[in-house]
Amino acid sequence: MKRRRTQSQAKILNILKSSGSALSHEMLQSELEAEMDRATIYRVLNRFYDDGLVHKVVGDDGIQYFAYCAGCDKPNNKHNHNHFHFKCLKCGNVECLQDKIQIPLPKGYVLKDFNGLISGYCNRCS
Amino acid sequence: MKRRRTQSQAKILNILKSSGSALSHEMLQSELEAEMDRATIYRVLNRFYDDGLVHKVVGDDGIQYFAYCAGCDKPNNKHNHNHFHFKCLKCGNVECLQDKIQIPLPKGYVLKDFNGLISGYCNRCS
DNA sequence: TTAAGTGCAAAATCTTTGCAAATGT
DNA sequence: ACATTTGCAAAGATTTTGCACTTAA
Repeated sequence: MKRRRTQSQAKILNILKSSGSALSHEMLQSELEAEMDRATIYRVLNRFYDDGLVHKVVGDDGIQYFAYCAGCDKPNNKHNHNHFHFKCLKCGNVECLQDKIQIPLPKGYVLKDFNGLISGYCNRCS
Repeated sequence: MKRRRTQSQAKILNILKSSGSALSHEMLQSELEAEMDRATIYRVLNRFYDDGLVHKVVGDDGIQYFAYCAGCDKPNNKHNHNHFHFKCLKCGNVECLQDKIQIPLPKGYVLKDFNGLISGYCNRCS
């Protein structure tokens, strides 16, 4: 399945890149001011995720946040997820924490994916 | 608001305790074989969570998993969450990993909650 | 041209809520 | 007795899907 360069994808990727934080569908939609369909946004985001272009973090609220993270290593052209994300309970901002972490895994266990979200108050809100 | 000892709560707590892993609403419901209402299960689980009796972990799928974790420290009678959970992509089991972890947080940030889920294959399925 | 992407509407999934009836203390 | 809990049904919220139309290559 060959990917095409569409306006929708370009717009969403630009927003993610310039934002620097992890955005939910809702946040993206308000940035886009309803110039794009709900379903398209979801489809583009999932495409980005499948292609390893962005992270997906799922919050305690069950909501998906997507982030283009410039600081990430990308072995095999995939984002890796060996770091935490932080969600501010006041301003709602979701960001990548840069510290790489060591994921502990018992013998015989195989890691496929990692979702680590810390909730609290960021330095601007605490 | 004083809590009462009801059958529903006792049943659910028993299942959680004897299971040893983190259960979703769906898993609980099938254990209960429809002898309890959907809403009641959710309400009991949230009550347990509010009271610090159980963990809540939210999966990459956005689904809530609840666990009674005997090995947990419980300062202030609250479960603490300084460990990861592991979800097997094959058998679906969700368990607490016992390794305590250090949560890295930049200066000025305040931790409130932590949700860490590793996905992969467990030792029985890998 | 033609497969990939989009818009629209509808469905699917998980979770919460309002209210009357039942239950624990 | 009376506040808490339950069952039922309905609503909410987020995400996915089917299908016809559009668009990039």
